[in-house]
Amino acid sequence: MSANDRELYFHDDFSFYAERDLSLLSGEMPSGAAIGTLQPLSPIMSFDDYLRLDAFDPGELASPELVADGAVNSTNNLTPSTGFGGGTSPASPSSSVPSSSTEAAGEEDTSRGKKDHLKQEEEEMEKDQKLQSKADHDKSKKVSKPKKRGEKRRREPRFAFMTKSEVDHLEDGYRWRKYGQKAVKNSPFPRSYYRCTSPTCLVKKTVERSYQDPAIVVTTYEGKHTHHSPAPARGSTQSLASPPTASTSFRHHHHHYHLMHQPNLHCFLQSPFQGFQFPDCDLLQDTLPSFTHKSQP
DNA sequence: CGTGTTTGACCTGCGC
DNA sequence: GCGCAGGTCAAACACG
Repeated sequence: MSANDRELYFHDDFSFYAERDLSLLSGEMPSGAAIGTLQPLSPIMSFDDYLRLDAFDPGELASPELVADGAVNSTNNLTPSTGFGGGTSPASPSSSVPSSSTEAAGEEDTSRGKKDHLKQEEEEMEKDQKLQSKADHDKSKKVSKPKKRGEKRRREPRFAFMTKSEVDHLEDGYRWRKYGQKAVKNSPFPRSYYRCTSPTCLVKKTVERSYQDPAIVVTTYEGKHTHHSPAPARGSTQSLASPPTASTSFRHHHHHYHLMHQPNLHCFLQSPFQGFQFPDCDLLQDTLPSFTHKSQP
């Protein structure tokens, strides 16, 4: 198995891509693929943690080695009540990956990692400037150059996970607005681009199907939600206390699409979507270990 | 009417 | 510099 597989947390129906190489999904990923900035996913951080600003620190992300080695131990601490990590600090303090996970990704990818690191910084800077310029003069539109010459883009930390589903856009409790769709090279399936509808939230995600297994939906998140509660549905005043139909929707989808082969798949999903309520997840303890480290050596 | 989707054009980054 | 591919914009459209 390749080095990339170390960083893949895989279950038959639900997988996390914890690092930077999604080449498994679409064959040979072009070198310029932005997917290269995917961050490693600590096995004891929840999905929601990754989406929320206050709980997310890219610098605290476990290195791939730690992820691989620590997965077994960390999952032992999981309980259904605390969810998938419960937002606690991930991994061990020895996780000395200062800023970019790509640096810890391994020597064989050094140049690529550095490039991604740069790119990430650049795109974050650009994003900030974009926001400012947009607020200052919205008329600048896309034609304007929000970033100064010589300054490079910075990309938010990203991570992806795979879900076997017949629906492309999976409910995750947040509200998304689709802003684009593109055909992807080496894949017959288009990639859809979504943005969180919360005005202050810059989180984006892309959804695409694996061309190798069309049943698998690959969702890539970028950025952190700046709000705890999902964006309210239109005309409603939903709050954290009464979340939207996230769990309902999920369960709906699962019952209709996912549970065909995996009766307790929703428990796997409940782990990363820790903020949501899945009433019948008593199997979580039993299922989590297999979820967290079915990575190939 | 407000919100979300579709879709073609455009921008950006990167490799050659 | 050019071409390609990914990413984004925004007008038009659909829908409740």
